[in-house]
Amino acid sequence: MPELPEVETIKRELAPHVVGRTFASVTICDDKPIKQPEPERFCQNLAGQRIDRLERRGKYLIFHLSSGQALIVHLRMTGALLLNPRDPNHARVIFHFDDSSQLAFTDRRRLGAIWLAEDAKAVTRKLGPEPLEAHFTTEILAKLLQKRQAPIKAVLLDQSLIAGIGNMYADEALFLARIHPLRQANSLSHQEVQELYQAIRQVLQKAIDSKGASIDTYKRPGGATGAAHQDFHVAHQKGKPCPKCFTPIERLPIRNRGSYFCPRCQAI
DNA sequence: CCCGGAACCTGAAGGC
DNA sequence: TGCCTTCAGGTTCCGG
Repeated sequence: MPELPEVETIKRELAPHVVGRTFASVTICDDKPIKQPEPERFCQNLAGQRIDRLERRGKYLIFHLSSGQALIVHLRMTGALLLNPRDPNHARVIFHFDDSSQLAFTDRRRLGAIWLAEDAKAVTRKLGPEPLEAHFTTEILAKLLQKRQAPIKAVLLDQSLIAGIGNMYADEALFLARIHPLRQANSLSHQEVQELYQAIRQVLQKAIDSKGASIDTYKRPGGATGAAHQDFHVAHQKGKPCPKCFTPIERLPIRNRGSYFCPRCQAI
């Protein structure tokens, strides 16, 4: 499932192929992902626009266009952006460029979303800080957690507090920081907050270096998988021995999401 | 505002 | 073999 490292990988690998290119036309096979404007206007507005720059904000991918408008894509669970695929499975929208190359938005479960907006902030304004940027500090994380009584796992998934962390990397960060996912966010000691801060940054950066985790349907624009899931300690590892203490990894539903953790390294 | 649960969605996987 | 149920989790909405 595309989280920050996956979307960052897609941005980096897509940019050299699409920046500077102009949309010739757009084929909408399924209206559902097109959130704004109406599908007809969506296609009309996009045609003739050049892509100036790509940006990632949280799990959103933003195409900055020559008109000043922004094309914004959220892949949700099973979305993918594939360059010139041979036979795209579950193709929902196909972007045709002026040099006859194509970018296909595919999405098995149809939860993904696409906007064409005057300003990307209209879509992304509720997001919290970028966890890998310099202005995200231990102190900022501490302040966010201070006010929250919810389980730390649920808090890490709240995009309005920190942008880009999803289920897999929340579990990995909590394991590295040795914090039980059900701990109340405001109960963490300063030491624990510091370790969690380091763990979040380390887990996300390492996953970007490995080009994302191919759990389920995640694919890079060229169709290749990522390798980050090979480094997972607990995420999706139920029953396997903890890499540190060999205790079997457990799975616990928190807010309807599977939380994987080591009951010994992450004692409550 | 904060918190938790349901809904959206569909293919894969597992039980009987 | 085949039908049925359950599960996956990113976001949004709703009720307490």
